[in-house]
Amino acid sequence: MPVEPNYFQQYQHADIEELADVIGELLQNPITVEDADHKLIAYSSHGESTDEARWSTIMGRRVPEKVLTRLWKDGVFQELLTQDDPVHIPAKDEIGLGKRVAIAIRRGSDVLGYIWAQEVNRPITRDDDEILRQAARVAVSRLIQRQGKRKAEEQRRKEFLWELLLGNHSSEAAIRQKADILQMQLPTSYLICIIEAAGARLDQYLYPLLMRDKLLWVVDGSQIILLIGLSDAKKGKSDVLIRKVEQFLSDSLGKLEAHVTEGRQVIAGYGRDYKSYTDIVKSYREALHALKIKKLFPQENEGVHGYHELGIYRYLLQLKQWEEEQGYQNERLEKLRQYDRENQTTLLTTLETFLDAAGKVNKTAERLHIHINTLSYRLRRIEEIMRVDLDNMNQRAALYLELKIAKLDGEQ
Amino acid sequence: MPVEPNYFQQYQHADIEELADVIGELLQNPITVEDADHKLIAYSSHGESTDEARWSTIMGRRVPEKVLTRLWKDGVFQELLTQDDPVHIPAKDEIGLGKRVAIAIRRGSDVLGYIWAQEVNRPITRDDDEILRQAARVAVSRLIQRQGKRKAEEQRRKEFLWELLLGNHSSEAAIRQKADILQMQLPTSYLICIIEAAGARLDQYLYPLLMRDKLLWVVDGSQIILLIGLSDAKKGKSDVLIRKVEQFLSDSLGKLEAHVTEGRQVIAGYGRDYKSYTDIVKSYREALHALKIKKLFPQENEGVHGYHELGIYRYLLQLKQWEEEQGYQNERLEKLRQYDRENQTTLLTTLETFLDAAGKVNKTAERLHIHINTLSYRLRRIEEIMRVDLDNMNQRAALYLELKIAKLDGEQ
DNA sequence: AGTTTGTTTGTGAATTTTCACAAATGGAAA
DNA sequence: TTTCCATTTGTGAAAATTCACAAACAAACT
Repeated sequence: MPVEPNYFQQYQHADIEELADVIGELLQNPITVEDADHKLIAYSSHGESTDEARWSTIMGRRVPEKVLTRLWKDGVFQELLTQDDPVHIPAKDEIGLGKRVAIAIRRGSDVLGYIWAQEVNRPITRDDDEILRQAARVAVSRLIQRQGKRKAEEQRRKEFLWELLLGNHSSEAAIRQKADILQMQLPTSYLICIIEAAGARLDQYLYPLLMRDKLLWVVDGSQIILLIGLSDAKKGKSDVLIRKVEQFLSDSLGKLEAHVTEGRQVIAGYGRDYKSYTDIVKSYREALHALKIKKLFPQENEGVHGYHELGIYRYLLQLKQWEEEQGYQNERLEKLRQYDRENQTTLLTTLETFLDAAGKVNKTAERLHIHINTLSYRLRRIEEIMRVDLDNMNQRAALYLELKIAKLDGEQ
Repeated sequence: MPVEPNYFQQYQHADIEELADVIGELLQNPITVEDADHKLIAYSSHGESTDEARWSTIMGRRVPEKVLTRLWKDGVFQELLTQDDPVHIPAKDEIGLGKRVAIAIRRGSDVLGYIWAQEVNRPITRDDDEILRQAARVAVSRLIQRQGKRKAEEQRRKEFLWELLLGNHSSEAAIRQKADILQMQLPTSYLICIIEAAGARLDQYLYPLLMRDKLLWVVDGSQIILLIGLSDAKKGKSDVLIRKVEQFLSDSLGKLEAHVTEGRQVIAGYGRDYKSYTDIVKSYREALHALKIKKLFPQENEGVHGYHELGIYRYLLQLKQWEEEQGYQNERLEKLRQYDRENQTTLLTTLETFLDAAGKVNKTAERLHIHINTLSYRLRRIEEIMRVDLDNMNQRAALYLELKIAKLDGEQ
């Protein structure tokens, strides 16, 4: 095994800009160094020829969003995050990205940043990999300091998010000021999303996704609380944001369910979207409410995450509490339950299925595996026993509510 | 004009029993004197021959219920109450009532009682009317004393009812004790019913009915509050009581609507039935709630009086208040309203009609006077604009609630 | 054992719903 | 003016619903 030369012997203490130049000279190609958040740290100065992606990165002091999105989608970052060796990336003309090689700068399992070498003057071969490996090692100490700052900053941001979630700030102006101080650009439209998975290291599994979408988040016990927003206030605002959240959830839930212990459930809920940052408390409470409801009515709200989709379930807890305060007890339902007990029938289930099926006899009979005439007989019976008129929307809706409220007591 | 003799000259100070005997002798027929509540006061003692009605009255110290009901139904009391002359009543064999003549004992417009002369030994002719007229006049002073007592007693009973309505008594035992003192027999199962008619003398118009059903009642502004009960605890308790109330309401509302100024509304509501008298507050509040809802949603609750029939309307006020506390505003409905405004359409009305018709397209199209395909097109449009699925019961019920809640704001 | 009662399933016909497709209408934009 | 678009109405066929009526069945009662 040939002993590789130590390319950076004399640059152990060089500053990061100088390092970029040295790598650039060794590879005879333009170099870019970024931190974990894809912010530009340094770049080689022989800027003869380059591609649009690098140019944009330098001008914007950060890798353009569309490039990042594409690279996440193509799995490039996933590779970079999981292996120590350089990754060779083919050109992606649609996003102005020329052929290049990249390597993660890492300490232990933490990724501190990346070195990018554009392949423009000469091809970069497997022989050059060692140069990049060594460069990444040398860069570590340079980034650790940054990393320290970044961590502290992130910590402050998370504390800020908590303050917002708990409604500590009452003035919109104060919030914007503090965000400025923390160098955060708050989205113009946002909402709060919560994912809960008992016994899973949520932040760990979701890290790639969180990074990809630049989300602000905090972990609270078995929940991870996310602030998801849109910066450009488009016309169809609400819809776009909600599509983004649903996309994010479908990505994350898929990922999490693979990791979580069998039987353990992963659930997610999100609040409504707001523009004012004093309303963040609302969105958070709504997300919590959605989560609560999803635990109480898992089947009924399968595939539903948004508070705005809860329908009547949004009211249930409130109504139940009210009924209890009033000492109200539902005689009609009790009558039916009693009939079921005394006659070994299942009229209550029949009624619930019928209501759930929005009054479609066909669907109901199918779900209950009974003849349609049996169903019609049972429904007539139910109307007699409870003295209700199932053709009357008021009564039907009221029954539906009462039934679901009753389920809250576990009376079933 | 011949001067009529003064038949009772020498009996001006006779006691009421003696008076009955004197009238009996003058008419040569059995006489009964009752107070306004049809309780027996006196009867002539020559009890040779009589009919079942009189016999039962004497034995029970009160006119039997079935006789009273029949006489009210036949309009006999209505006649007695409105005229000074004796009323000649044909025999009503089904209730054991022989032919007789009656006259009201009145002071001014107040009816203090009645004198009944059964027509058994000899016919009573128009010539005898003057005897009865004079007898009634003489009886007045005898009854006034009674009347005074009765009024005071009634006053105390009304105060007691108010105490019950306001929940001043917390112990069931205390209530029963007080009822005993006031010589009231509380029904075992009861409810509170309220009738409201602005600008009508409720107690006056309803007096016959109130008397007929021996109800306990108080007047509060334009409302009359009634305690309606059943003494014998039957099996189908609730149903029987409710039928009784509905019967009473159909009687009274019919009567009132004839009297009330055109355009003025007469509305009625009643609470649920209870057994414990500490729950009277509940039934009263429920009746008030029903009344309130009927004012807010007159069409929707046409023909509905009972709190138990309110369906979702029972929840609306509470939910509205909650929504306001939460600062929730319904975007979906607003979207549809906006669409209607911008395009001169009536999708909101279409939606409401559809929901009110419990999703029956046929009925909906008919009510809206549109082609069924027009309806189906509009519904598709509504689903697109609001992003709802009208086949989903949760969403349908939620929409229904939201729609009715929105109507509370008069946004329409 | 026979009878009653409540429940389930079957048959058949009238009616309603659903869906796809086409034509007519009327207002707004080009 | 034409063209486009949303809306309304029409036609027709398949599917679903409603209703009346009857047969089969099991459990409870006499």
